[in-house]
Amino acid sequence: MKTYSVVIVDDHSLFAQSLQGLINTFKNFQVLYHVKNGKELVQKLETNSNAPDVILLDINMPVMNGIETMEWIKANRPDQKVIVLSMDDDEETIIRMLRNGARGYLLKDIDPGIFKEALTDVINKGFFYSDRVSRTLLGSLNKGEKEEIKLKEREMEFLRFACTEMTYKEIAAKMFLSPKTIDGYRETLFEKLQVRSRIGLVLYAIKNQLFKP
Amino acid sequence: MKTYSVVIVDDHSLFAQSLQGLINTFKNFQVLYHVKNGKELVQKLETNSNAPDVILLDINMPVMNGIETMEWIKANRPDQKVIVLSMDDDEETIIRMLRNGARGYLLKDIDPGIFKEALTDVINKGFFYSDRVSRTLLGSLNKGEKEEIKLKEREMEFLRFACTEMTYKEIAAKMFLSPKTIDGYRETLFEKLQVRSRIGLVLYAIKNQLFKP
DNA sequence: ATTTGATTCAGGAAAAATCCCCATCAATTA
DNA sequence: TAATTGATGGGGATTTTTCCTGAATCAAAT
Repeated sequence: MKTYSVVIVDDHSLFAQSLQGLINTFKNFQVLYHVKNGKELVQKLETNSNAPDVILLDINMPVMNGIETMEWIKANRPDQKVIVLSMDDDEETIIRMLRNGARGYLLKDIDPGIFKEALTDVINKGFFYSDRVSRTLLGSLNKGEKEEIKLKEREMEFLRFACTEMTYKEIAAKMFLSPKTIDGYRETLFEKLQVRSRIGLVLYAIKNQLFKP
Repeated sequence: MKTYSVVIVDDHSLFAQSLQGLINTFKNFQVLYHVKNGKELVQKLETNSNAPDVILLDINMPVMNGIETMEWIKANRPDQKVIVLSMDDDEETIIRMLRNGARGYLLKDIDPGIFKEALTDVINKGFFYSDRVSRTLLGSLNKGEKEEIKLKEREMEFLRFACTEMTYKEIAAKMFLSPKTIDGYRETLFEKLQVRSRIGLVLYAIKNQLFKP
């Protein structure tokens, strides 16, 4: 029986190391190495010639997070099998990762038995969809494709300031702009993000990790 | 050499199970069981007569979180050795847990070697303070005791509504109160929480887990 | 050379949020 | 009984936010 190689990408080394131990108890799986973020993974993949059979990818990481990493993989190693291992099941993120080629999406509160099943399925069948992910997928089919929201650099900057107690006038001063320009950015973001108040901006920014409180 | 018993309280079963495996590789430690939240822990502690040597306690959990659990332990099992295992190092929380009798506070990104050291230290010396926690402690000494902020039930309710895109008028309708009363709650919370805008309320609520976006 | 897009800003007005001072009523406490 | 506290709400003013319409500038693209 062939032994499959696994790579873990997670900044929580205690978790990564523990998980490595767990995986190594699975007869036909073996952890090659684990890295703390996407950047380290890319370096490893670029220098090592032999690709792992599966990559376990966390989403919340410093330096280069799971989303960016998945985009890199899609562009540079499109056939690489990846299972996303995340804390939360934000629908947007699930869809995005799967669209970028992830073969499975697991929550960290998953049962270890299911976890092993997911590993095996991804190797043998090429994918594993948990009940929760399947439901999310079904749900999102009805809503149809949501075209991706792209924020410009300056808008992002404003958005981050909007997540503070500064008034718009103060933000304008900080950004060396007229209050009227700030008002323009606000209006644009309200439209793009489909919100109707500054509170909505803050909630969006936090939900999408554009700002950490 | 005596073998010490460990109990894990964490809702992420994959992590808990993995960690259990790691701990069981430590010669003189053995995981008794793991539970998914504080409520389950309390039940276990109340039915089992033999207390574990150390409890590893997560903070973010459904049903009964780490903070509530720590309060219960302080009240009912004051000598129980507890190590907090958390994702984030919010200063308030660290202080609060330590004041409630936690013997150590570890971040989940800790090195597994340090983790073992922490376990051993708590058993032998009664405590383990990582560099980061020590720094936090030192920092908070200067600031002196911060008297705890107590929010009333109705204020909490308002606070949660304030974390939505509803206007105050809409919130008033939802809570069957006059807009003026809402204005009063707002004023009170601004004072209590030391903020100067509704954005500040939202940030406070999220930082202190009173509201999950 | 014209169009397009991105960035910047204005005027004016309505709605919402913020601030300060005060009132009533019931329950609790000194 | 008197004082206090908690929950409720009002008047009135100022500041901030939100909304709508329009427009100048500059660089890049067609």
